[in-house]
Amino acid sequence: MENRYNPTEIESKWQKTWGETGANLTCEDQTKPKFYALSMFPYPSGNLHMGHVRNYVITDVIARLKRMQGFRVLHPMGWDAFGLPAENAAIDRGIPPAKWTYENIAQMREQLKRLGLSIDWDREVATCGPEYYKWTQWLFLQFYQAGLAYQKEAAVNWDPIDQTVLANEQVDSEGYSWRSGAKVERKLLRQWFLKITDYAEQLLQDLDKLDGWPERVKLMQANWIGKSTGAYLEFPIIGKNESIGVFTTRPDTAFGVTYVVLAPEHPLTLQVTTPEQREIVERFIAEVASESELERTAEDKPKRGVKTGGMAINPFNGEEIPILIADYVLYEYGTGAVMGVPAHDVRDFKFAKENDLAIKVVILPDDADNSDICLIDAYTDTGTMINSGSFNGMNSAKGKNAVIRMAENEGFGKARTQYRLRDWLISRQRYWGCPIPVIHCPSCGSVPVPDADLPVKLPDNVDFTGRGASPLAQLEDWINVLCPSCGEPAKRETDTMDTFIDSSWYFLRYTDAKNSEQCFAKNKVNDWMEVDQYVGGIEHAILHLLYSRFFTKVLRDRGLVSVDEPFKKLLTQGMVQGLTYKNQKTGKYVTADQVVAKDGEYLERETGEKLNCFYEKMSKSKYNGVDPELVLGKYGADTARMFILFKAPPEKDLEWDDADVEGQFRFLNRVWLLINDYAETPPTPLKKGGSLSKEEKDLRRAIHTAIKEVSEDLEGDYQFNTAVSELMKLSNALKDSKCKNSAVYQEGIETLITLLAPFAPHLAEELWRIIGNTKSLNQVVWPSVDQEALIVDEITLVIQVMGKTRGNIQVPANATKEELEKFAKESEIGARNLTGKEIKKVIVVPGKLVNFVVG
RNA sequence: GGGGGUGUGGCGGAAUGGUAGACGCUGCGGACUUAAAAUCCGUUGAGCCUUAUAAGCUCGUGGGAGUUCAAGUCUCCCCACCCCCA
Repeated sequence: MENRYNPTEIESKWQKTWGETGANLTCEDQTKPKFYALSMFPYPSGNLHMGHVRNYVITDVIARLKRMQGFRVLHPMGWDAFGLPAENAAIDRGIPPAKWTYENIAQMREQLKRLGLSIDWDREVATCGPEYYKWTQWLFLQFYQAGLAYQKEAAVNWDPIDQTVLANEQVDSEGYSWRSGAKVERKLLRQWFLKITDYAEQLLQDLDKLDGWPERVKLMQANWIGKSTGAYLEFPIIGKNESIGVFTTRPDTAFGVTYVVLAPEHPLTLQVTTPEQREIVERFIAEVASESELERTAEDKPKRGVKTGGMAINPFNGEEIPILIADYVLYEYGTGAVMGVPAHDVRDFKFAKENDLAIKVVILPDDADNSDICLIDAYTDTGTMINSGSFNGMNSAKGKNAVIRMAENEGFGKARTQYRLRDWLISRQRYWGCPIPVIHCPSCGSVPVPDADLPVKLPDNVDFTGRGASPLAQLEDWINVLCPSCGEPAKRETDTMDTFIDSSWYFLRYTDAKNSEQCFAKNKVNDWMEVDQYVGGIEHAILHLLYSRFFTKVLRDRGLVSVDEPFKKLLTQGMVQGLTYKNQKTGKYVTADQVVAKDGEYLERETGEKLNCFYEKMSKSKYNGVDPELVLGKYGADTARMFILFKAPPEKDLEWDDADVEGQFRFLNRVWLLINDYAETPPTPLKKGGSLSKEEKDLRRAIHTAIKEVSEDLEGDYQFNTAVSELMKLSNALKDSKCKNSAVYQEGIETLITLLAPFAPHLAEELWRIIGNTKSLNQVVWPSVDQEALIVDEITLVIQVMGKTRGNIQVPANATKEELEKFAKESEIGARNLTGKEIKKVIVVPGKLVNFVVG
């Protein structure tokens, strides 16, 4: 055959045509229902990887399907373009961050276009563009005006050699700077926060509304918010007119408190420390200051603490208890102090044993008659309260509220709900981010930049050394401005915003991406929102998705949008994994060309050492990546799309396998040949009306079964893998068909092309034209199922004896229960298995089976 | 430690409580070819029975119990791996 399937040619042809005809632009026909299909936008690293491809192909299939189903679809794309790598490129190679970023964007945009994604590029946004970050700044000021943005001292990672602040990812797991190698210190700086804690309860409650989200993502968010109910209790300090406040979820154990622990940074620490203990306490504080939060709270580490010498009173029983400090208590968390109940808390028990503290049992297990058991290990369940004054004998579950009531009456405590969620630290001491639009004036304090002066643009005359303060802090002519309020000399804020801010509202901007007067017009944002289907990686399950929900709620309260939640349905796609080889002895990763297969084992070519062979997330350092460019060049976008969709269900990890890619290419080739054969030898004039032959009926049933199955697989759960297998079945049925001259065959060919369109759009469009159509397949409507066609005359009846399948027979589909039983009993299979046996019971499942229960 | 998830042929994966393994990959056999590639056809869970075919039988969804006429699917216990939070 001359005309071979040539994906390169076909794909570039249709991509060009679709671009010219505006096929991918957003339809604004208000008579159609809307559908907003969104992929998480990428960081423009410069190279598309397979994870991106999987993400965008999934969203594209959905967008294309919805268009065919008569929706007007918004399917945009953009760039999460601020961030550290651009700044690193500037430091390492002297390329300005903006240049580096925009070049990467240009390259990745071309790569994306080659995938045949039906993206409306007219709505492209880049968060690093002034026309975008102007509105990021404006939105920040909305938060500021609402009292949701404030400044506070907070710890940063400080590199003492380079004299610079480091991001968490610039500190290795041992706590050393990636660049200078110095041990990173914690240093307090005045920084900006967003008050997400004000929305903690709503963010938690509204998870219930998100029916279209995976349960585990909702669970992760709920855990992250971490609501706990309990009590706030105060322990008076002996000799001082002050108390130590703690939060506890176990007020029922209050009589068992034998000590309290302060965070070393707690302001009360030095106040309660006695002169004898001062030296040891100060040394401990200094030690703890150099530890990261992770190191301090690690479970496997012994809990270190020192006595301050100060004493407090347990207000419940009047006992005097020591005050300690310990590294595992964090000042930023809760009240910065905890009460110790070693008898009934695992961590307190360990801590008390290690630090020689008293253990007092106040809860007795229901099945124990003495309290000895509790001294071997902490007893954390409920039980009967003992040693608890008037509460003795009460069940500890009931005791919780009783103890809180007592504390309230006596004035040393109250019921409290606490959240694990902390306010969002958004300050970054970096250049390549959105400048915080605030001016610090000696007399007026922090003054917002007036709307008319936005955006506060990033200056471009900047030196990048990687040393010293943020590049912005070194630009005198940029920093020094006049106060917008009093007109006196003042200084700009030099911190930029966390890039998670940029990505917390981009989905709103897409609805009105070119608006230079507003961040988005109300009618447009409310027309398109909420996002009907959001697709992205599970790694964003907590932060990005939580921040976006927070933004949406704040903007709703400011009257800017009308929705409560941004994303109606969420699909979290699995990782793309590559075949990985690792030397068993050295643990080093090995490139594929260094691998020799021998006797079912894999050996390293040079050393002959054994290799482990397995699948792992694609990454440069593991030499297991597959470059999308190469795959597109060899097989084309349609094959890559089909493979990715077929290989695994979307939410599961996908193992890249070249043989399977090859298999998909073969399938598309078979479809190509099948339809070209059809086009070359058109069917003879078709008879209209009349009844269909058995072959025609069978084929028609196969066609409409395919429509039904593919439609159902794409509805709701998005089972692309089984949808593709249905396409294969239909293709196989057409190939094996005995009635290629029939109108039914023509229906089958057209249906196959139509169903293929969302998956392999270029090939489908080409085939659509080859069979004689002049209009684009984009304008064709998704086929609907003819229920008539699904009706069968005969069914396969399974015959079981005692639940074991003995065979099957063909019977008329409309047979009654009694007839089915009779057919089964009298069949050869029935006769063979039932002779000489007493039939005790017969179960008939119409359309399915007959099961004989015999004695 | 707490919470969640997963476990099915050589592999990826299918299966409203009703024929387990759809669809594909790999492997094997064959056709075409001087030969190969490509393509096409057949076959591919394990085992037993049978000279062989047809047919038939047993076992089989991590392990063990249970509910049911019938369990990959429902219940309980256990094991392994993965993820999140500590």
